[in-house]
Amino acid sequence: MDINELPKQYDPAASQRRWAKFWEENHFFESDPNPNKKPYTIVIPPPNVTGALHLGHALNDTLQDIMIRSRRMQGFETLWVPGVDHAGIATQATVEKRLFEREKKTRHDIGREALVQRIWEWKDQYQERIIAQLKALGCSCDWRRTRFTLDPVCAKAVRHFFFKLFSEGLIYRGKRLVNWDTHLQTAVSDDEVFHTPIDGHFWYLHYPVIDPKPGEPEFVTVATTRPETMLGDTAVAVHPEPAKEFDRIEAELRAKIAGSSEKEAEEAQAALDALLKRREELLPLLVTLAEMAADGRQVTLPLMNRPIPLVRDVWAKPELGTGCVKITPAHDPNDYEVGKRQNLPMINLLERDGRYNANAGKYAGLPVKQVREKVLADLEELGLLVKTEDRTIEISMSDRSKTPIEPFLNDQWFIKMEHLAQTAMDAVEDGSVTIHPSRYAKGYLDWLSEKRDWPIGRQLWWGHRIPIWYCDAVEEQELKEAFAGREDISYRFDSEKNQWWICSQTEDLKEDAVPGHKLIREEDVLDTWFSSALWPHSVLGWPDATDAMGYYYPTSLLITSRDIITLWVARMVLASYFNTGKRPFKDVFIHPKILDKYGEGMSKTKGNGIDPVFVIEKFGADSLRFAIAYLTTESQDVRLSLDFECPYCGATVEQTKKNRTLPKILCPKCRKEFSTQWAETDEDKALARGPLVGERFEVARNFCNKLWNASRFVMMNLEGYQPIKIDASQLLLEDRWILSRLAEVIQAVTASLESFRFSEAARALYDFAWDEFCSFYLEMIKGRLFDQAQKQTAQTILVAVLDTILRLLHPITPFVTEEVWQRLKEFAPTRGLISVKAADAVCVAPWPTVEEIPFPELLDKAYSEKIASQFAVFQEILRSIREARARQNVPPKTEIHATLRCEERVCELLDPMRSALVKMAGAVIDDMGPEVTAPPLCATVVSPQGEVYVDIAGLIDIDAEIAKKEKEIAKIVGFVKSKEAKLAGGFAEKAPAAVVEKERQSLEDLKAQLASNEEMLAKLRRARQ
RNA sequence: GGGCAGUUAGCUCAGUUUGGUUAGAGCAUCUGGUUUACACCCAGAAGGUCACAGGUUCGAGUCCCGUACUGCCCACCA
Repeated sequence: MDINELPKQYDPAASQRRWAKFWEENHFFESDPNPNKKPYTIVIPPPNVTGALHLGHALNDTLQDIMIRSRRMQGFETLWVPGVDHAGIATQATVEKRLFEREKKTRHDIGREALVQRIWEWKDQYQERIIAQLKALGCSCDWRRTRFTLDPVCAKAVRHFFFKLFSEGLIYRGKRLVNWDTHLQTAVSDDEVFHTPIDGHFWYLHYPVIDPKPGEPEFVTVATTRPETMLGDTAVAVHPEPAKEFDRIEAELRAKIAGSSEKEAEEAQAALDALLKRREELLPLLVTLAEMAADGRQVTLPLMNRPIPLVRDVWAKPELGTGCVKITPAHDPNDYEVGKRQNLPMINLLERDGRYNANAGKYAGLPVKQVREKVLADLEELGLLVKTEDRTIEISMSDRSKTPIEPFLNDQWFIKMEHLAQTAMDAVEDGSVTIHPSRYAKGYLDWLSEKRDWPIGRQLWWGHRIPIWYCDAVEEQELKEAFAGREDISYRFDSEKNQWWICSQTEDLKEDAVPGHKLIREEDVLDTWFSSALWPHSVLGWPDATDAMGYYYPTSLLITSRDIITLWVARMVLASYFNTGKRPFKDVFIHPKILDKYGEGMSKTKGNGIDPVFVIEKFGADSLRFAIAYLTTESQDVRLSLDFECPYCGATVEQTKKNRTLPKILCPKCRKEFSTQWAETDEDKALARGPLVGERFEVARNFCNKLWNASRFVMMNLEGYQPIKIDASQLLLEDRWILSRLAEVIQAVTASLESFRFSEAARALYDFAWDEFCSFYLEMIKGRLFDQAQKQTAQTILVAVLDTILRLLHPITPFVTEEVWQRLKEFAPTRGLISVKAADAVCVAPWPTVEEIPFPELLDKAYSEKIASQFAVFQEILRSIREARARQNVPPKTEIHATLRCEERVCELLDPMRSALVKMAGAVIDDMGPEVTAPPLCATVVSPQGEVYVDIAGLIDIDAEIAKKEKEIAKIVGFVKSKEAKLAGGFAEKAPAAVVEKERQSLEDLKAQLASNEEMLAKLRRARQ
């Protein structure tokens, strides 16, 4: 191959095709247990099959791939298990919505089987697309092991987990208030409920006290925003100790007034005044009511004419409403809790279609809205509606149907969390599982410490069905006989419904499994997180004792986003301990979120989710990956500003909240339409697509291109390459410098990745490759490459350094590095091994096998610091000359002459580097040394390293030079003053001696620089006259 | 209401763990460049009271207290 045919611009698309194929064909990412290696395992957080991946996923997956690839290169047996999640609610909702949009049918129209069938089709389509996206990103997963959460292996794990929980008595059935969508007749999750303020009312109702005694009120007044629910009231609550409660709130407010800002204190004061007034007016009544409640007294529930008790409960806040609160356990979450505490009956008023049922008496059959009107009218007539206030209230609306949500009491399966939650807390507290960054551990622990039981049923058709069968009117003996000897069957009696629950571990039970009885299977499916909780061990084959479980489990690392720490991470930990007795993973890294230019998170509904494939098409996968790594810091979310680029005229079209969801956009400049990622119709798709552009991707692409060209340069200069052994004595300063810097970078990058500081790793590599390797080393070595006598040394070092850079970068930018590395291998089948252990051991020696070549070892810190400071002298002088040139507008081709006043040690350093100064600054150094004096007219730069006099008498712009000097002097004077002041104060006495000495020295240097500058300025002024 | 972040150059962000020379980068801007690796480039310049107010300290972007604003999470709203 002719190296000169390589294009000047790196072509990511060709590389991606070539190497993705190469990797796959060579099975590089496939992993099997290997006793000779240590395992390193990651399971992917399975993306929902709801839709395609967006940049948030790309971030998650890129970070995992960086870890996996770097561990693989370090010699671990690495396994990254890919897969997707069935995402019950979200996926079913998506498919249902589409079904309705396209065919105007609901799920009830087509039935369970047909709907599930359609969801499977959807899943197949998106799983394929997601896997393709992951591959496009360069993810090095073992694709043979791709899993879906409804796969048979996962289903088996789910059944075993459930069975174990059931057998140990950790599963029970209870009641739970769900968000009922009366329009869709389904429960919806909290996430699918949104709150909206409406103009509502606050109605005050009188409930007559039964047989009031002297001094007691005739009525108890309650206030409500939902009067119709009074039909289901089973108590009225009053605070057990209203006086104490008032005291407590008063104390709180007083503390607040004392300890906060003026504005807040004012508000608190107003609240306190109101409270005190209220206390005066209301306390006697509340005390009386509390006593009546303690006495077991009752009130009559109007309209229903039912006696209901007065109860004492802390839920009744003396400072709110009337101080008394009506309790409707079946239709309000808080009242439900009160009902449980107080052992109250729970009267369900609602039918699934949103009408009131027989429990509502004469209001049965009416929808909620009409019940309210009628109830209010009837109460009014009875004189029991005493007051109506206008009030803005928040109501819950279903996101899917945009109709009001009714809280609805439903049967629900739960897992007891007391013990399970504790195991998950212990794991993090004792360090078995470490969460990074550590601040996220708090939320995890707080959430688990509530130990709230986990409701695991969902009223859906898409998911793992709960493996419970009901059997009515059966004797225990019959069950014993039917399931004799069956260890995979467990049953329990439910006294509430007077039926048996039968749980089966593996097979589905037939209707007639118990002779003479009909088994009915539970309709509900399990919460998606139930199967997700098992993901790490289920994908490796649990409950079977597979080789994979034995070798890869527990896994090494989980990388995920912060919003599912509780829902997912915590549950994986507790499920893993419960099922396997082991932690699921050692480390958890919580990554930042990708935000758009408005600081909003990316989501499907907002339409700001960008398909990574579109970025890859424009910039290449490596650019996307590098940009992501570069931006992934510990504390910041990643803000990515993207805009459209018109495919016709190249104009940038700003992405706005308005146009970001459009299938096509009109370019304001050339007035032509282009399509976007949302294009669906054939007509839209036929338009040229406007790529998304963003500064961060451009930076990353430029970096990839820089690397490409630096590599191209190296390869273009490998004629006659034959690595030789070079020992320390043959190395020049720049060689020692680049080698020691390289060793430092290896250390820094390795350490950064160990602690998940991706940005740090990417920055270290970017800066090193661009600023040090390209801008300095490549420029400096050019002369030697063209000199036959020095060529081999130069080539040996160059190849060794480039090879190491490529390998360091490979986890982040796998395609371009593979592309270059494979080519480099052709030119340089043998590499030099760099050893930089210590000053006298710095050498480069041939190493026979390219594949096995290790990273250079770390070197002595003091040595590398010395080299760095020596090289800095050169850099400073070079910069000074360039600055003088630029200031004086000397044309680049004009060679200049300069002299240099500096100490002997600086001369020694610089003497061998004269040619570099010619090459890099176009400057010939005529003389250097401590005694050198400035020519009569010159451009000068003074630095701590020495004074550079650029002899340009013929070209000099005296005014520019004077202006520069004046500015320089003003700056130095400022520093000198501040340092003198510092040294005159307490600093000299109290600061450590070394620091003081450093300051003194620095002051001396500044003074000397000042003197030189002033002298030069004077000279210039004389010259002008 | 509770919790967690963030606020540094026109823009997007590093730097805060462990206080110590003149606070860094990229983009944008300005000046000059087709030096055969790279114009997706090279050289140079300009640009910052480190949100505000206090405190600790010889010394604060960095530590402590408070305020404001922004974002996220959790809880709740008869």
